[in-house]
Amino acid sequence: MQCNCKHNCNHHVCSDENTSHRSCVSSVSIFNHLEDHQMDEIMKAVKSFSYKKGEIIYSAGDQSNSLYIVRRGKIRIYRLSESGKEQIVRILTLGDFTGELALFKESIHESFAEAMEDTDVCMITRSDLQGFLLRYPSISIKILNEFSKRLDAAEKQATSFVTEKVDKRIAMFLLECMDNHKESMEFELPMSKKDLSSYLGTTPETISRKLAQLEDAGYIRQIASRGIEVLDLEGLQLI
Amino acid sequence: MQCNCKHNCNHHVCSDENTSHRSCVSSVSIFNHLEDHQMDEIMKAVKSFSYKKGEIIYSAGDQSNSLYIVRRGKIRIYRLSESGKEQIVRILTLGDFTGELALFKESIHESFAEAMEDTDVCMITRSDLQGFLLRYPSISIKILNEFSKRLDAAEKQATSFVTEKVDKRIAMFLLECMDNHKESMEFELPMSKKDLSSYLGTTPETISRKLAQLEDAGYIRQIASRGIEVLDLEGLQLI
DNA sequence: TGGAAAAAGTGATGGAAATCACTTTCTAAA
DNA sequence: TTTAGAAAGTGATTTCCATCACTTTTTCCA
Repeated sequence: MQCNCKHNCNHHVCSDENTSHRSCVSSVSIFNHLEDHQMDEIMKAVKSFSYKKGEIIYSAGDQSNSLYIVRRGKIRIYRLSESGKEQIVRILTLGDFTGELALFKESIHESFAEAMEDTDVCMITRSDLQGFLLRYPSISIKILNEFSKRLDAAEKQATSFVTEKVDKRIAMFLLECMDNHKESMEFELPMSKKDLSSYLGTTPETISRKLAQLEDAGYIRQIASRGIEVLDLEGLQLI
Repeated sequence: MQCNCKHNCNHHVCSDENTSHRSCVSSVSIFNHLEDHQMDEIMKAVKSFSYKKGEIIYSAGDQSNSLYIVRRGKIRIYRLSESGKEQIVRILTLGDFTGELALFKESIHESFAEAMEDTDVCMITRSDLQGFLLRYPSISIKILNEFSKRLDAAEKQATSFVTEKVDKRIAMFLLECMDNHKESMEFELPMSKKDLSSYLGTTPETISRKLAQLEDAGYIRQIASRGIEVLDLEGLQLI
């Protein structure tokens, strides 16, 4: 079913209405605290789109007019520096949202969003969202909350880029992964090592070498391409 | 006049009531769009404090319970990395505010705030602020706006740390200063070179050398300790 | 206003990691 | 299943900049 949106969207397709919109609205922290009838109202404003792996959802410089919520798949958010180098800012998965920077600011995207696999997103336009924010102040507070976390993460990352060596940044990243995949000593890297190198502000070669080094030193074991088993948690924390 | 607050505040002093509170509320972008009677209401919730140069306003790990607005002076916000190195995140001047990260998040400060000179701040407690946010949704939208800018700045900075060399980062910083002090080719650095080195993720020695290098190459001229005259704008942009 | 402390400047040195060049392994699409 | 093309691994080399050690200048406050 082709969608009936105005803009060029031969590449994305509106999906089966209500069930999907409901899942979007009710699965995301900024809306799921609302009353049912309020969520229903928001659902009506939501449109769905699908992107194939590799497709660009928006580019820096694009006019921004929507909030995007990930319903399925993964999105890579990255920036290009003045000198043209790519840097991955974050990876969005189920329930994460983006587009908001430009929604409140000058309405021009500063970053790129690319589907890392086949991905479904829900969209709410800027004007619809602004209406909801004024009507339901608690949504703003939820978004403020989310922004705070992100701001903290961004500042923390910036600080680590200039104050920690690559080994330490990698160790910190691995420990963070552990926290998310609680209990188990094993997990899968959430992105390719190439992407990881960009995310951590280094190069693929260095990631290769440093991971091998951590393995040699007995801190971790690499399993297949993306698997990591942590053998010495305390050790990692002390790097 | 000593203030009557509960916490240890022998070092700060409540200042002369109404006029100062008014200036705080009406000078800051997140409130100054409100109706007069709404601002009056907020003013009642505002308390003022003064800090002497060098005093710490809050530390990482402190419980956060207030929004701070700068009414006079300058505040240096910095973080300590895991390995204990200091990194300056931003400098607050008249009308800027801080404390908000912790206000919406876990209520623990992640950074340090230090008065760079004798500084007056206005404070609003978390609970008062939350009330205003629910009552006047437009305040949230203003803060969202501010957060967006900061988030963009933080991500941009993080990206530049890992994708640009020090020369480039310095050049970018100088150009940014130019933008703020529009029209003139001369301006004062907003912080010491030591602080600048921390802000740009490098060392004082490197800042010294690179600035000297930019001067030798004819891009700029250094005037006294903090003055910079830009001689070749286009050149700087191409570094 | 003099003097101590902090900031800034400068030279020499070392080291972490980028870069380059190439091989090997993986992956996904025909 | 085959096979191009991407990702990952590895060694050699280079480069940028942190670090160390010291001098000079500035700041500020007793």
